Formats: sequence, C-alpha cells, structure tokens
Amino acid sequence: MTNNTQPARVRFAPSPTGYLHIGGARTALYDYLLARQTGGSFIFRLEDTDQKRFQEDAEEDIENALKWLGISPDEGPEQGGPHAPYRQSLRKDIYRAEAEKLIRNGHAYYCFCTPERLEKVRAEQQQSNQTPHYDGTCRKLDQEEAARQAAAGEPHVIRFKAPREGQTTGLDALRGEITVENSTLDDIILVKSSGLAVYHLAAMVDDHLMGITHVFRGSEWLPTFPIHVLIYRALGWEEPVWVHLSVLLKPDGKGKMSKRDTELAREQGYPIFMKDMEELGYIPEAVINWIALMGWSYDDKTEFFTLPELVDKFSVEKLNPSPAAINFSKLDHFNGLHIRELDVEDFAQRIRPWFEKAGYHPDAEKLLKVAATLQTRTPKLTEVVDMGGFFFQDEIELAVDRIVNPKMSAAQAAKLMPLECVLDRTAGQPADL
RNA sequence: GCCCCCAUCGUCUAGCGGCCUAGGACGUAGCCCUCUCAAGGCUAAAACCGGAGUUCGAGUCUCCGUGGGGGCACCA
Repeated sequence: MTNNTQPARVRFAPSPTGYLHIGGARTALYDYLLARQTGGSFIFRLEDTDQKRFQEDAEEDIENALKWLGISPDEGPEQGGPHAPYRQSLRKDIYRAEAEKLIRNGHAYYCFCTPERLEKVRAEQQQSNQTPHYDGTCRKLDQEEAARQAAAGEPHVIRFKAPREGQTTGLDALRGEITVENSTLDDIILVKSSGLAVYHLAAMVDDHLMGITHVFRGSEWLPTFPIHVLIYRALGWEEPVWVHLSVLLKPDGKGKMSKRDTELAREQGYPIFMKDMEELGYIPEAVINWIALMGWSYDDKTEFFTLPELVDKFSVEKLNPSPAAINFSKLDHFNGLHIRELDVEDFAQRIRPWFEKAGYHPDAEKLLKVAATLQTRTPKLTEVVDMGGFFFQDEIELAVDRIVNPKMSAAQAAKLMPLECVLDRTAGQPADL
C-alpha cells in the first residue's frame, strides 16, 4: 500500500482562511516527507472556493511558514507547475464539467430548492430529532427539463445523488475499512448557486487531475469520507491512498484548540501559529522534530530527528490514529537539543539579530565566544540577551548575591570578586573577553 | 438526536498472542559531576478504562459498556 518505490504525488491543500498552525504544518510536513522519500512531488494547492471566509494575508503567511520550516512545495500558485492553476477559484469550469458528467451518468442532479425552504426543512427535522438531511425534492425532477431551466438562468445548485440502500466502504490507511449505511448519507451540494464547486467536488477533481497518490488530511473529513469515495467511483477514477490524520488536542487533552486556547497559549509564550515560532525563540529544526512526533513515531527509543532523517525514516504505517495533546514543554526540550546540535558559528549567526535588536553590535569574534558559552544554556533564543547581554556592555552592575553562592565561604567568595575572573569562569574562555 | 473515529504512565508514545515483573521521551523528584547557572550521567514515582468472550496463553483478537474526540452548511 505504501510501497515507497513509486514516486508519490502528495498535496497540501489549505483554505486561505487563517494562518498556518501546528496541525496544518504537521500535515504539510508529512506530505513533504513522503514526497521526498519516494522521489515524488509535493504540491501546494489553495482551496479558496469560499469567498466569505477568505483572509487576505493567509496565503502569503502559509507560503512563508513552509519556507521557514524548510519544506517548500514543488508545485503551487507561487512556483507554478504542469497542473496550473493551483488555486481553486480559478478552476470553476473544470469542476462544472465534472459535475455535469455526474448528472449525465445519473450520479448528480439539478436542485432548485431555495435556501429558505432548506432551512425550514432542516429546522423541522431537528425538531423531530431526525438527522438533518436534504429531503430529496428535486431528486426526482426530469433532468432534461431541469437542464433547460438551469441553462435559462434559473438559480440552482447541483447535488450528489447518494445511494439510499446498502453500505459504502472506504479504506483508510490507518484505520482500515470504514463502513457506513447509505441511508445515513446526504445528497450534498457539489456546485453552489454561485457556480463554484464546494470542497467535496473540487478537492476530488483536483486530486485526480493532479495525479495525487496519497491524501493526508485531518480526521474531521472522516464523516464525509464515504461520500468522497462515492464521488471517485461515480467518476470512474482510481482512488488515492487515504490517510486521515488524528486531531491535535489542547495541552490538557480536553478538546480541540479553540481560538481562546490559542490566545492563551500565546500569552504564555507558546506558539500555535508558525509565524510566531521565530519570534518566540524557536528554531525550525526543533519545530519540525516536535511536530513530526505528534502522531508519528519511529521506534521505542529514537526521538531526535533532522529533516533529512525524517525523510529517510518516515512511514505511513507508524502514524497513530488516536488524537494527540499538544505538549509545549517538549517543544522547549527539542529546541534546546537542536540548538546544542548547531555549529557554534551557525548558532552565533542565529543569536546575532537578537542582540542587535537589543541595541548591541557585537563583533564576530566576540560573538562567537559568547555563543559558545550560551549554547548549552539556551532553551529559546528569546533568552539570549537576558543571559548574555552584559558581555557587550562597557559597564555592568552586578548584585553581589547574583554571583556569590550563599553556600560559599567568605574566602571562596573573595576569590571570585575580580570581575574578569567571573567572566572567565562563566565563559570557559580566556579572560580577555 | 443521528453518524463516524479513538482508548497504554499527567503528556507524547513502543507494543502488531507468549520476548511485558509493560520499554522510551517530556515533565516531576533525588543523586553524581561542579566555584554558579546550564549541559551531561544515574535513579525514583508514574499506565494497559470496565465487563464478557476467543485462546494453553490477551496490553495485543471479538462483542458490549463507559469515556474522549470529530461530524451532521450553497465552510473547508
């Protein structure tokens, strides 16, 4: 199933409705890993079929975040590719054509019901404790006549004609077969009255046309998974490998991250959005390592991974279907580990901007020495100035109790008094700092 | 209300019938190293949701229950 000899074509397809968060980044990471591992392609597609929820700066944010993480796509709106455009709002006609194909082969139909009527029906159903479903009014319409009406400009949508009897089974790579009674399925809308396709159609069409071999997506798609499988089959297409990733839970394990939780975390210095990572002192190597391990593992002892190592070791089989709570203290841990793994020169370059922002202008040689002493004690880059800023000051004020251990004898303390000596020992470097 | 998914230490997890007196990591506590803070090393406390089966044998398979999560839009 996940025979890695075939080059995989994998896509990350977010909707530009917000900034890239931990969950999205994880999906993108797994996409990237499988693509690289198999010598395939990592495709970035924008699912912007909903004009209402569109957020202006989201696309740029996502692209920048992927870049920062070091997992830029091979094909996408920015870099182009053989299947352009990679923006669904520009592919309206493609979806329309497939929807009409479905109507012709009896798997879809025109529907002229008004939103008002649908709302009423739904309310009634909820009232009587029924599952809200389309009542099928237009399902029995003569489609020749309906097509004429639609062509004449009558407001309409196109609905999928879900089977009413039997069961539908889809195959998820992590959970095996997922079966539902067709009687629980709804005739979902494929094409909105605006003429634009909805996710359920657009994503399937694009995945097929773009030659996607593996679909990694959140488990919130599990309920509509059978419908998607049905659409593929109705169109006569070969299905990709479906991988529904577990959801990420709040640190306490109780529920998904809400907007409020996101803000709360941020207040405590913990990032949910990739755009905050750098500012909060995290390095991409650590973020990648941390994220990779939320729902994936390699063996019973190895946890430290670089991106290339992940490319080598990643496997769909080791993905975990159960929800995972976000563990920020582990992020800090990985940040420290990866910081210590850096060459001193590299580390020095990364902390330079922090000192400069604080008004210091260290020369390269001195910075390198400071970097060496700071490297083993830096969990986050944010703390670097607090810890080492004094190295670059002409005069420093030191409270005696800050440098003298209360447990020391007076004689010992006296020996420490000359400042050069303190710096010397702190730095483990020559005293000419 | 209906549908779907999930279930091992507080958290992330290993475990794919005997290797489990359940292993690792984070966090926590203690010790060692040490002129400080770190880093590093060692140690400790800490888990198979419950009940029926299947089997010579179940954390591992089946069913039921319970708990948690997700979904039921002209949003994705």
